[in-house]
Amino acid sequence: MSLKFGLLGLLHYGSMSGYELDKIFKDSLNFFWQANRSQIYRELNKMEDEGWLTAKIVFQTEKPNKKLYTITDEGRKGFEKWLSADCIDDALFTRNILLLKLFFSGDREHKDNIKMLEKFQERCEKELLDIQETCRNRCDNSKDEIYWDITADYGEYYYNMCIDWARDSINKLKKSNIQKR
Amino acid sequence: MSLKFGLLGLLHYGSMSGYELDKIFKDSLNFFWQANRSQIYRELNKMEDEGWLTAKIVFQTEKPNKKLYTITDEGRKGFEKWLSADCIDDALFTRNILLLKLFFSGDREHKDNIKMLEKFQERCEKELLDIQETCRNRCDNSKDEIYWDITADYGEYYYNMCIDWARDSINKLKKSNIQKR
DNA sequence: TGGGTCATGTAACCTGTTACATGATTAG
DNA sequence: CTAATCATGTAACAGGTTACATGACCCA
Repeated sequence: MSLKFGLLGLLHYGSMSGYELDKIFKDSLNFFWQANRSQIYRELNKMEDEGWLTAKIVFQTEKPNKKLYTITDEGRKGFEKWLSADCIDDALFTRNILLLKLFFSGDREHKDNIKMLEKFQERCEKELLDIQETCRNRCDNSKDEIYWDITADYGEYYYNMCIDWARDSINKLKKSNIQKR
Repeated sequence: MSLKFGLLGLLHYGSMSGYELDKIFKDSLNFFWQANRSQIYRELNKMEDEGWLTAKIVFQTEKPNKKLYTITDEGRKGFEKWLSADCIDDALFTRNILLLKLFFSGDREHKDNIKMLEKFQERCEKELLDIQETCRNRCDNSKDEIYWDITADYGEYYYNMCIDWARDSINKLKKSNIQKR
């Protein structure tokens, strides 16, 4: 349901084709929402049917023709309704495959699980740098900026938390190894 | 793909019906993995077809009959293979509807967005208490305990992080309100 | 005596992922 | 010259959600 609104939000900035939407989506929203092209095209078709978007075919010579989508008034209305709707319950549901595995890892050797956690920690450190370097450059001084900032903050808080947790968990496991001797 | 292994993991502890699995799932894994009954039944049927589970119908008088599932050697093998497979890439993908909304909230009034964040913060505080009270009681002194503990830790770290982030974001927004005058 | 919950499940639908198709252009 | 990438999309399948079905028992 939310992909739809992610697309509408981007089309708010200007008319785009599915392909262009896909790229911008990956550049700006990918940290907290992922979508692939097929899904984007399907949603666009659906929204066109519903009258939330209008499409205009743009003929191109060097590239395949493209369908340029524009948001309608109805689309804008729907988008704003979504924005102001309550979403706290949905916001709390997340799936975390690493935790799922760890929960069932009692029969595996501590050292293998420690390795997994170390790998996770390293990866989070890398992602943290990534956010700090790339997301912080999208300064445009508009009313949007403070909100983009807040979402980037979340990324930093999140990865820092993951790094702390991984480090502390590794230590817990190592300590319990020593006690077993 | 992972629900399958969540179910196998639980069936590791003993044979169960779909209904029982659903309840245990909700009690133990729900924080980091959600599934609903229909999906559970479908996965169970599929795994039976694949030979990862065997089923035995148990006749009951006061309740509807149930299908009791037991994990096979093949199921165990598949489960262990999954456990040791790398999952770091998957672990980093999460969808967060609150961030998606905030990203597009520049046109809304600050005070409405602040309200949303306050609501989120309160909810996280409640969830945090919940984890501290319920998850910490599942002490069984087995080799599994330390891993259950680590997953509960994650919950605490996570909600604490969310609370910090919400508080700081609210302050950021309030400060920028003052500057606008 | 009517609505909730226990206990079991199925069917239909919506969302997300993977694989494929096409034709041009660029890099090695 | 071959492989990757750009630029557009479609089709098929797998995973997740919502709604419904059934019959007992319990509570007010």
